[in-house]
Amino acid sequence: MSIMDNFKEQIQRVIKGLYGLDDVTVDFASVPSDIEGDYSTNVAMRLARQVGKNPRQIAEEIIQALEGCGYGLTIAGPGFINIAVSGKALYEQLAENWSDNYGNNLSGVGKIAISEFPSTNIAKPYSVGHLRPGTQGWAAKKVLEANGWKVVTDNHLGDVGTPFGIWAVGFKRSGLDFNAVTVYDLGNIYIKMKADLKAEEAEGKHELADEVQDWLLKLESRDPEAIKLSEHFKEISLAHTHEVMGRLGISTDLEMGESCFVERGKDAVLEYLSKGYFEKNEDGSVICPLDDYGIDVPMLMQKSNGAALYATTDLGCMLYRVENIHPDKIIYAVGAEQKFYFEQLFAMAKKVGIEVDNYHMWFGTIDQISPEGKREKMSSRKGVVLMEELLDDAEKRVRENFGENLNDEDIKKIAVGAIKFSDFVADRKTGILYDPDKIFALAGQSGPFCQYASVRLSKILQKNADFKTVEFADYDWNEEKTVLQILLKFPEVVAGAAENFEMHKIAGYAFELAQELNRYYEKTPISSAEDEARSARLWLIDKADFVLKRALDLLGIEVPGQM
RNA sequence: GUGCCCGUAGCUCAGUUGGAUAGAGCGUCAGCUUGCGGAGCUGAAGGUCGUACGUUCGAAUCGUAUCGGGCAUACCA
Repeated sequence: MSIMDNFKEQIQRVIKGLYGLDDVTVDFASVPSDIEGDYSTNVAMRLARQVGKNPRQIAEEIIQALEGCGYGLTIAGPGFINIAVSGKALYEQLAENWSDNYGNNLSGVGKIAISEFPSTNIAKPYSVGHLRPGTQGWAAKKVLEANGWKVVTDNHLGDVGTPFGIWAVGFKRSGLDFNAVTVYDLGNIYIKMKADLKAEEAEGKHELADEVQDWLLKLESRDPEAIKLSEHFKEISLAHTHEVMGRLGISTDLEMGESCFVERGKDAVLEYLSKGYFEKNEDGSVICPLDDYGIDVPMLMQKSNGAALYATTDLGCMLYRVENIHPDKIIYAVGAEQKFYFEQLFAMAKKVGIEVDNYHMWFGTIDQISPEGKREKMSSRKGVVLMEELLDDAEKRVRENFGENLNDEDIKKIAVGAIKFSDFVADRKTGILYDPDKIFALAGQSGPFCQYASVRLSKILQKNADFKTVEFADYDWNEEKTVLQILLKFPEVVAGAAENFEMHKIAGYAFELAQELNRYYEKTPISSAEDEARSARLWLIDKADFVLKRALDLLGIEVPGQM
């Protein structure tokens, strides 16, 4: 039990004795830097109404009752009780709690989660639009694992439906060489075809649209040329997806695209139709009414022509997962635009009796500043930034700023660290402004800042590797109090982040720790300290290095060897 | 129309069972410089927390209203 847990119980006992109240919540917060004390609790103020006395008087009574508890207690402000803890007590607690798995916990042992990301579309280049699903989905996996879960990751590829027809027609018309066509060609073909189809529709014609449908039928009837094209497009895109994900340092265990679940989904629709969960409309479409779940828009489960759609494959996919992977939780890393869709999907799943905790881990849009100076959502119409361009640009900037003395591997780690950290620094629900100068920031609240602090720690440890540690039982740890307090918080941060996947709390923690360490070794000598202090401080640096690297690792950020 | 998200410093963002003088980073200004690695550190300026009421000893936080922005609202995904 930690010292603060212990103290919390003492306070609760005193409150029961004084006022006869059971199980009063007692929380501790840190104290503003210019006020005496290390931790504080507002319990006296919160009791004021119930007890009918003013907060300072209650604080007074509690402190008197705690006489001799061993902590320095003071009353401040409107009635805060501030607790001063010795640096040595903080050290003892950290030493006691320390292990090779410091920060991890076992709360999720025996549970299985599926993290679905980045769910890229076949035959479209990887754009920054899939940055957030990728980085957040990956971090969700890491965080759950730190909490003891087993996590299966799955790239739910968008590989079904009309787009194939569009590419087939567009490719035929483009005159491009079958063997030389790239994913970028396919991306351009798609954009051009969409525009052409729209123009054609405006003129009231449908020649091109018919041609697209013909290719879809050809594919369904296993026409050799259609199959050859389809497989080739898929091969090209997957190679591209793997390349980009590799550069981002993310990967998935499975790559089960929507096409895997068309049959399973359609069968399920029939089954639930016969069981009365779903209803058939006159036009042949199938819906799932959700009024009982507070949603007045029914979910469309099958098109009027009998074809599958997103809801159909997602249903099939969920059933497949429940039957084969037995997850307790499924996390969908998909943007905020689809919140309503997922509410429907989860309600539908409940209605038909699928038992799994579905979680839509949504995030805000990526915005950009328009030529007119307005902030707006980035869209393909206005020009999407490709992930590879973003990575190339980041690496170029890192190379320019750090000179040529870094190897390629380290440059890549810094570039990816900068990009990822900028995604995690704000709450995922907040929209991100695509501002290259901010994303590639190498100073301040940034990935490279944290990486740099970690590199410095490692260097200090390396330089003192041959130092023979001496006994430091009498060291006072006064200069290390703040660092110790931050290190002691780490397990809570890891546990807290798993609850609602609030990765910005981990990023904030990593930054706070890195900044405090910079301050610490700015003013506190380590290598040149006398033996006892030197031993103690090296012990602390070693622990801090471990925690900082671990925090960054949860975000999928690696620390380079040099900076 | 209805539902959801958002509005905090010049800019980008933190800030929950309601608590101390509302915090960071960037930018600006002023310092530290032969260091255990200065891509760092110290300090300053910068805020009626969209607005108005309400609840409370106490509101950025809770409630009501209102203004402004974004997203969604069954045959796309």
